[in-house]
Amino acid sequence: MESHEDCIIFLLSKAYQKAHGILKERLRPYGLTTLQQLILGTLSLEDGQSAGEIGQRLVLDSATVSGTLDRLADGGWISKETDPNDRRVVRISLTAKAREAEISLKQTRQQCNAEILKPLSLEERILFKRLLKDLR
Amino acid sequence: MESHEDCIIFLLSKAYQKAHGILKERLRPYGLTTLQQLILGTLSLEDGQSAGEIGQRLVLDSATVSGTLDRLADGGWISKETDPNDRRVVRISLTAKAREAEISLKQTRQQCNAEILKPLSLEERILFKRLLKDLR
DNA sequence: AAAAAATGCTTCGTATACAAGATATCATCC
DNA sequence: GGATGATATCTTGTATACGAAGCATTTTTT
Repeated sequence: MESHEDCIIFLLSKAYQKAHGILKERLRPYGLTTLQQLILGTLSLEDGQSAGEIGQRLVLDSATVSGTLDRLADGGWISKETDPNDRRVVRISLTAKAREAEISLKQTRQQCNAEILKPLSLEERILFKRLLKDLR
Repeated sequence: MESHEDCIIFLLSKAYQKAHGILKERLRPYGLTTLQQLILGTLSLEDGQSAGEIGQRLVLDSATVSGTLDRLADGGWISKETDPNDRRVVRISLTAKAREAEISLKQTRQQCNAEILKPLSLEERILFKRLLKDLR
């Protein structure tokens, strides 16, 4: 006993690693990383968010957001524009390319969720999500 | 509906982020990162493991292990030695410095586990760990 | 014994993640 | 209206994390 198997941080990191790996694999055809896909998903719900709003919603550091937005812009998924009312703010919009992939990406997300949760029963899934949220 | 809150990968990453942050903070006085501490913990159970064995036990890529062992050696926590029977293998041993911190580090680990799981009841904790393992 | 395959580790490239600091812009106060 | 502080973003440095390529060594094949 007293191994890393008892360590909740270890268990969480490995569970995340596994889930992340599954999505990563399915995103390969798109040339998107999981974080990039997550940001596109948020913009899909509300276009024109600022970099700061995105970071706040997804609980991401500003440095992480900044770099990821750069790569999304390089890939032609988003466009950046400074807000005319507050020139400190950068507003992010989806490009036509991102709009076209929107539905397909959403399906991919849902399929991954289903695959990851497959080992759990329906009740366990609901409980599991609640416990994960309760940690916060 | 249909936000990132429903995404199991998102929930896992944020739960991990939180747990990781708590341990990271408590390890600051030691100058150790969470992964470095995890490796020291494994070596504490069995000294002289090879780099490959450590990676296998902790489910880590060989590249990740390699870099982390370098930093642990730089910090004077471990020593590396090539196995005389198989010169491809690098065997890792704890230094006196690591031995001295052993008990204190173990306590830190346990305190963090307790703090992270504080929001959950006793039954929930056991169930939560089981569900995390079941995902694998 | 020579060739081929497998193994253990390192190196390189890219993408998170966060701390800390720099920069530009806005708001407020006197 | 200019100084001060707050805000939004970006930059830099370090540490995971993994794929892929490379190197040395060992094992297997022929």
